[in-house]
Amino acid sequence: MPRVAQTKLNSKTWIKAGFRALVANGDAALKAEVLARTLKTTKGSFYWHFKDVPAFKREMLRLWQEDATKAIIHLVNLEGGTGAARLSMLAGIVSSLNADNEYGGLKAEPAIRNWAQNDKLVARSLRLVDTARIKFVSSLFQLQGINEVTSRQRAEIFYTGFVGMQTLASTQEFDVADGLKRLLSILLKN
Amino acid sequence: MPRVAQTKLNSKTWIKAGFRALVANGDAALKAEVLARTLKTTKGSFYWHFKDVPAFKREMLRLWQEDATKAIIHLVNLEGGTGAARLSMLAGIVSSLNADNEYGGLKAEPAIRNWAQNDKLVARSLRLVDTARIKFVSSLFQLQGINEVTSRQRAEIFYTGFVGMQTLASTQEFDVADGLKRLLSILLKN
DNA sequence: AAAAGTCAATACGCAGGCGTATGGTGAGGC
DNA sequence: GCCTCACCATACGCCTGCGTATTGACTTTT
Repeated sequence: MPRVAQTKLNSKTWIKAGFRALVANGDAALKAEVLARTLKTTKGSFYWHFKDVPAFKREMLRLWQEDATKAIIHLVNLEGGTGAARLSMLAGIVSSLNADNEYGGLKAEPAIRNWAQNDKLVARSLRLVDTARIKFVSSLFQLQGINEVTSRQRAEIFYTGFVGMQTLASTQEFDVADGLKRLLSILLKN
Repeated sequence: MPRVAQTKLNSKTWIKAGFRALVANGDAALKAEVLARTLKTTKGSFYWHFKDVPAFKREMLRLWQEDATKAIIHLVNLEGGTGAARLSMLAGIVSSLNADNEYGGLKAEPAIRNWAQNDKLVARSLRLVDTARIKFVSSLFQLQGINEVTSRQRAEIFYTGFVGMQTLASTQEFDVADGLKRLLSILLKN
């Protein structure tokens, strides 16, 4: 039986608030009392759901990593076509994915990258995600008939371009989708 | 008459310690008492040289921005040649510039980019620096005979690639110079 | 209905950072 | 030889965040 309103919180509520805070104010905003204020409640609830702040952060990270990995798998399953077709699809999709899903979505990535600078665990997760994505992009270039070494190199260029564009877009006007499409067309010109 | 050793500190000493802390531990480490500890002194000195912590940060930022701009001008003056020659020189130089000059040098850039996420003023400075650099790179493409619009687009790709590579290099192995050279050769293939 | 379980509110002690105020020290100027 | 001034040390009160403990309220179990 659904409740009239959200009377009781659960750990997910806190996690989501965590991502919102992370995106808005960086990892320095990941504090029990601050989050409690935004949820119009008190720390009592926080410490019920989580052992302590580090545990809360670990949980956020775990969910994000899972999500970021799942997103890749999903992209693998986008309806087939040549490597080129899939790549351009990817370029188009990627920026519109900025919509915030459960856990921040792509919009959270710059913030996560920031966070990684101050936290080894985050850095580790991010590294795994980046590596997996580059590998995936590389496989698409190979599907296009490009040899393995070259594919890998182009995937790195594509992905670092993506990261850079994403970064610039966070401090100034920048059309990521547009930039990615241009970059891709250059990378596919044989 | 030169002192035997650095008995007294000056504001520059604090600023440099600030950049070291920023690079090592992010902007959260920019605290008077923490810095004092690393300099084996006390807050008394800090508050003598700076009105308060925000003023200290503003000063750091001012110096960085000046330095980052000066670095561009310096690059303009590297011995001439075609646009292509200058660009490849730039690609090579840029990563070796990671040497820490007065105020952190390029090594500080990821940390500054982080910082910008949490501070509007920093974001503003960074935006100016980024814009100026893209403009400069664009001018080099034009020197190569490429039209203005295309030059601008390629400059954006080149620079965002640079930023992305710089970012990835901070959490995993990545050869920025190598990547930039590859990217450049693709961008110059007509 | 009573008991047990789930979640939140309140109050506490602790730590660390901020900024101030006030006093101390050592190196030139006089 | 002392005075001044630039600079640093110490001590204080404040605020914010951490984590705990205790109590209270609402829910489910029995």
